[in-house]
Amino acid sequence: MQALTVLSPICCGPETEPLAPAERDALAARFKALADPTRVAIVNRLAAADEVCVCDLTAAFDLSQPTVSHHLRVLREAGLVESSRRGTWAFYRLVPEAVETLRGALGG
Amino acid sequence: MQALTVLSPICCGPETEPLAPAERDALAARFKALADPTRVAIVNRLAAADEVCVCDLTAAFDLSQPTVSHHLRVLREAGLVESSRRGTWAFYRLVPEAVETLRGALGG
DNA sequence: CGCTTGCATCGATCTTCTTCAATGTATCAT
DNA sequence: ATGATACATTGAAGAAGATCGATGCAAGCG
Repeated sequence: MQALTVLSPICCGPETEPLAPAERDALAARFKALADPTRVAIVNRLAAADEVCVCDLTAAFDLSQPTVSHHLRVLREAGLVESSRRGTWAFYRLVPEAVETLRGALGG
Repeated sequence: MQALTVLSPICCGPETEPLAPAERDALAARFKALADPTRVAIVNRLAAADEVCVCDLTAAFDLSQPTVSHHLRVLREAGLVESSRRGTWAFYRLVPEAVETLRGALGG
């Protein structure tokens, strides 16, 4: 999977191929993962700290622990974050390539 | 409205301010506008042609005309596209600054 | 003037999303 | 073992979204 550009290159005349359905769906799925204020905030915090304990997130967001856990799952399944457990705690971090894919789609 | 970065700058130590609620919501709202395959495809076509008649979109997407119109409204209200009527036809085009805002939020 | 065409809006239906309380599952401490 | 802590999962309720048919409203055409 590559060439997931929403914005087509400037160079290539009027007949650029429209986005293939699979790419279109993949892009929309990732944007959907960012289509919630809480998840945007989570990603923002991960970007600032590059590894964050779930306990810090549940403390930060005035939402129930299951709700935060749900948002983390959405981000995880979209490939935007990954997690690992160390002892009792779970730590989440960004997947920079995934974010870069989205960024690339917005600017070719 | 500026500094809508999800990804914080690399330079600034551990205590970067978390995203303000208003910015968080504004970003999520724009991502939400891209959180649908049809709308991704519409934006892609607008990027390739820089002005597209609604009639071409309804023809392209195997969806009812009201549905396409709905998606265009969502994109319009998110500020990602703008429209103008010439005669009977309505033409839509991208708002590049809005797209660039999102791109900026993903990469500082 | 009707009649058609292009697009928007309305109303309804069906699906998906957000959220929480309750529960489950580890891990650690006592 | 008992109890507490840190997360995840389940199940349910309400909100929001996607889609369509029907309708409205212009602009152009006969």
